[in-house]
Amino acid sequence: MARAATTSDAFNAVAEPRRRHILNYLAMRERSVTEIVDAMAIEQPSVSKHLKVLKGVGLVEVRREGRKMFYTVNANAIRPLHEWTSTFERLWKHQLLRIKERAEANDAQKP
Amino acid sequence: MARAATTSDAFNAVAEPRRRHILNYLAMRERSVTEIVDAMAIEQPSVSKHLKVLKGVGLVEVRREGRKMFYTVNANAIRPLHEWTSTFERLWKHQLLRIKERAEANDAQKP
DNA sequence: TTGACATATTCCTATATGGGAATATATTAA
DNA sequence: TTAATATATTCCCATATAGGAATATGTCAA
Repeated sequence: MARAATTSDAFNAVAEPRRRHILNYLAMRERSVTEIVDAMAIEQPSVSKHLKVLKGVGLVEVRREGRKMFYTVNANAIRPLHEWTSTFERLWKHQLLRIKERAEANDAQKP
Repeated sequence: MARAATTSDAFNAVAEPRRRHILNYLAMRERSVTEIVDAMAIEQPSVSKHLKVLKGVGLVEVRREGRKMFYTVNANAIRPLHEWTSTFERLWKHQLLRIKERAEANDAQKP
């Protein structure tokens, strides 16, 4: 079996850094394809392809206005990723605490 | 150009659902490869390959004990994903608020 | 040393990219 | 209608899978 399709879910879709950049850019506000192309250093066909992937997993939504297409982030589609990573928050906080404790123990030893 | 390697960063590594399952399982505590194989419904060679990818991006660490290898999550490597998704938190909260407001406005109209 | 156990690696293959180039489609303006 | 603008799609190709099967490596026990 090959790797899962980029359109299979949000996890696969945001694995591509350019798609994350596009989402970051759209986080400010709605943007047309041309604006995205100008902001990133990517060719227009590539941008359209990335937008298609993002749309496929519901990470963006589109609105037409004349010949322009305006894309917006659908933040809700990012929540599953946020929630999955949150399950490890307790762990890294605990790990940081242990590192801090070790550092303080060292400081106490050699004044 | 092809898709970025699964070992290029944590984003690509966790795009694969079985690797997320492994990380979830390791979140409880350290586990040997055999324990992981028994817990998931995956063949041992596949598990070893997934662990290699996870190790490649620093998402897990290994410790040998006799012929067993014990893997642990390195939660810190998940933080970049958490932080990236957090930049959209404001957006989905805002979107939820608007949905709620609309619902309340509807309720007020038809008693 | 030999065998058993635990884990990793290699080889194979179908599949899905992402970029570049060229082209198609849609919409507005003249 | 025709030209121009805005966006999407298609074709081509090098590359990287993920799983299955077989095998290799490493470690302990007898």
